[in-house]
Amino acid sequence: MGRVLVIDDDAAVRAALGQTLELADHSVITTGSFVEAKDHIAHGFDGVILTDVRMPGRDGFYVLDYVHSVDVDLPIIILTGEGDIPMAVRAVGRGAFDFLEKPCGADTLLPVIDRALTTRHLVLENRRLKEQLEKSDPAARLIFGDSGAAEQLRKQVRAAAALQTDVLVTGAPGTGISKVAEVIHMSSTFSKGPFFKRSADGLGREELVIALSNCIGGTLFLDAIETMPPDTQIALQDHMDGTDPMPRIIAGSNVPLDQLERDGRLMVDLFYRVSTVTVRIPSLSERPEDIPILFRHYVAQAAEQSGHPMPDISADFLSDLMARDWPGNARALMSLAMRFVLGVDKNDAHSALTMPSLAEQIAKVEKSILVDTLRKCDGKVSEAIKVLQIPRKTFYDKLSKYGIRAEEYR
Amino acid sequence: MGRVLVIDDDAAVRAALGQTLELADHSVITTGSFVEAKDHIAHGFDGVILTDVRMPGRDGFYVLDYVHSVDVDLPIIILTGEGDIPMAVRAVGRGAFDFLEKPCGADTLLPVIDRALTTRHLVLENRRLKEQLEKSDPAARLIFGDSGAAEQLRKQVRAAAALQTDVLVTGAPGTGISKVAEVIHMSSTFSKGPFFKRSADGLGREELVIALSNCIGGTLFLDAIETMPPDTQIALQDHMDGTDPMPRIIAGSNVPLDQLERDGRLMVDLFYRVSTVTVRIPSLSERPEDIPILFRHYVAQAAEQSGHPMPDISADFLSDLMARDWPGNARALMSLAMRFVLGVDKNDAHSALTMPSLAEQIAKVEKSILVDTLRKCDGKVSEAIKVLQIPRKTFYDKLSKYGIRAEEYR
DNA sequence: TTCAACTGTGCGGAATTCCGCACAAAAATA
DNA sequence: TATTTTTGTGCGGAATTCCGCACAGTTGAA
Repeated sequence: MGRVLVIDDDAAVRAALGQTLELADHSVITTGSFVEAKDHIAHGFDGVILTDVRMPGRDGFYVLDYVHSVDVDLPIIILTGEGDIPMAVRAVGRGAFDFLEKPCGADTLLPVIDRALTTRHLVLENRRLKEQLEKSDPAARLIFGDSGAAEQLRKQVRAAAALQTDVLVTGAPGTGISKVAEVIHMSSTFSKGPFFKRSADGLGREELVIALSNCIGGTLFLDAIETMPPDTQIALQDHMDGTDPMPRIIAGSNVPLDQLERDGRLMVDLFYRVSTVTVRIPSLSERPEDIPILFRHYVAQAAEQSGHPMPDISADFLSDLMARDWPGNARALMSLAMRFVLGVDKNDAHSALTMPSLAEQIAKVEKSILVDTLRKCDGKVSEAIKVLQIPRKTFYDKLSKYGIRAEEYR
Repeated sequence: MGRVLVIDDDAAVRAALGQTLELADHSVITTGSFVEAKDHIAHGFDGVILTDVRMPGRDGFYVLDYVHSVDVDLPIIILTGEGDIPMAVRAVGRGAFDFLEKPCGADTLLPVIDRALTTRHLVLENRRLKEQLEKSDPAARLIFGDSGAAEQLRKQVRAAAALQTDVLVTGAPGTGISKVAEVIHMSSTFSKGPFFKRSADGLGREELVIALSNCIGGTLFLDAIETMPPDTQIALQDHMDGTDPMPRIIAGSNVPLDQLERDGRLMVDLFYRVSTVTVRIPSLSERPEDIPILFRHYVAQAAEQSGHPMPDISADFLSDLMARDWPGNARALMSLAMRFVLGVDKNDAHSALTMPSLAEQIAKVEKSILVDTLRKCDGKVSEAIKVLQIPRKTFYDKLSKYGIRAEEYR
């Protein structure tokens, strides 16, 4: 029914408690000390802990503190001596779920255990549900990184998505402003409409109007918003003030928020309009611990794109990446990942004399394949041509070309 | 911090409890009787109930039973007389969250209230999370495929869900009629009620009546509707014509709509009744491009179910799946996915299907050689053709064949 | 600025490969 | 022993690849 970890140095007490709990269909683990119990205690432990408070060595309070360092929500029921109310109060104040006085019968023990188990199951279910929700969550799927900064970014993105307001996304060059804008779009109710991306630089009034009308019900992302021509800025404000249907506006800028306000290129009114909600993308320098995750992701991507096998990435290499400076942020990491996969190593240059020709290389490979296939098919041509998906005549033509005789493989 | 509804006929006790709770920053509602308290008690009540057990009129047990009829998870703490342990035990056995003995001070009252509130918050949060998960469009989450046919199906499902009418779902065997019916249910206002699934084959009148009464406010799904015995069909029509509350009826059939009408097994009147709205599930043959998505999904599912690691699925293999015939539709794909994960029947799955043809292998090698050479030559074609010992035109022909552009390597 | 080298490609003929067909022989199976 | 299946190959038309040529444009060096 539920799992209970019992910690008590008194063997008789352990036995009695164990029996009572097992008779109530609980799964019981009894241990004589913290040392013995420690290995059972993990984050997400699917049960509760019942521990004596007075024990030699590590007492109940130690257990309490330790357990909550592992999993802050894990319920711990403290066993105290009869009438030791001050001790019980201290324990509960310290985070114990409840307390019981020794000796205690089933009548008082079981309800407490049940309440604790119920709470535990609710906590674990709560965690699973949250995880499941996040999995169906574009921010979780598309914004990589385990750092606090990455998690903070995901939270900002979810908050921005949940609102109906316009959004300003800022970040250093290469941090992926455009991509974050798209994730906000995907996570929002606007995702039913289109996502339209335009650079604000040089954008004319008419182009703006066209863009706005093209994504009613969706999102218009305007990159480098501070480079938008002044008359287009005015036009945009007019549309925002107007009663015509409007898409959601997401503005992007490499200029930090505080500088953007003082910059002068972006009109103050428009600035306040689009920065109702802001999302700031951290630079890689703020979250170096995300570099390995990002790099692995880009390498996998590059390998898939180029048809290369996924190369191994040594821990030393990743450490060096973490230690390096990345002014180009994620984009620079992406470029490096591509070069890494393609095996850029200029010292490997070949002269024409040593390198076999293309035809020679191809012939060699083809011959190998034919021979391998014959071998695997025990010289049975009917089988071999099925495997290679090639007509019998063509197959024999090729064997002839390389001087291969199928009967030699029977 | 949390809401507490206090029920006690003794004004002095109410005042004392109220004060203690308010000093602990709880939001307190004090009432002198069940009658007074009743209007505060609703499903989803954001708090807990603290009630005396001995009260004139409706006692604590009545409150307990009533409250749990409204919201089974609402924690109730029972106040008993000093030393009235048997009463307390009865109360907890009856579903009370905990009990307290009168008089009780803050030291004992507050921890119990805190535990109860914590539990309550977890329950309510879990409910919200579940609702949120379910609200994120069941049709999108549960009907897989990117093809136009899949999108069309989702649209039909959403439309069917939005209406209050009965629905007929048709599709070839293995297309997942039952599942689509459930998605319609989940997406509709009927989702607050139960979803009940019955095969119409051999369904008696009495069984029908029981099924109907079991899901008032919900959905009754009747599979293979054309196999329903005639007298049961008549009974169903009677119920549909009647004034008794009815669930939504979703009928399922493997017989295409036009044939179903002419089939003769389904009475014409009933046919028209259930086919107010129809949803037709396309066969896999109509949407081969969804096969890879579906297969990957089933493989992931099978891997999770069987505790196996997620195996790689080659593009070639998926292409072959797309090219194949699937009389068994999604169910057949599901079966193959399981066998694929378990490594069963690898001969079927791997010899002819997964093995690339000779031409494919050769092409892949040739492409790699071209790309490697370009890279090593920094995109300098003159150099590359020297290395490969091949005429420029031939080289460009091959680049064209593989969609390679030399300038990308400079 | 001028010139040389390099790049990229359409055209079209030559060369090569693909591959079905038909036939005969060998091997395997009933 | 009879029959079926598999093997091996020449013929010849179709399909594809090879590749020189000529031309225009780009890039780099002087």
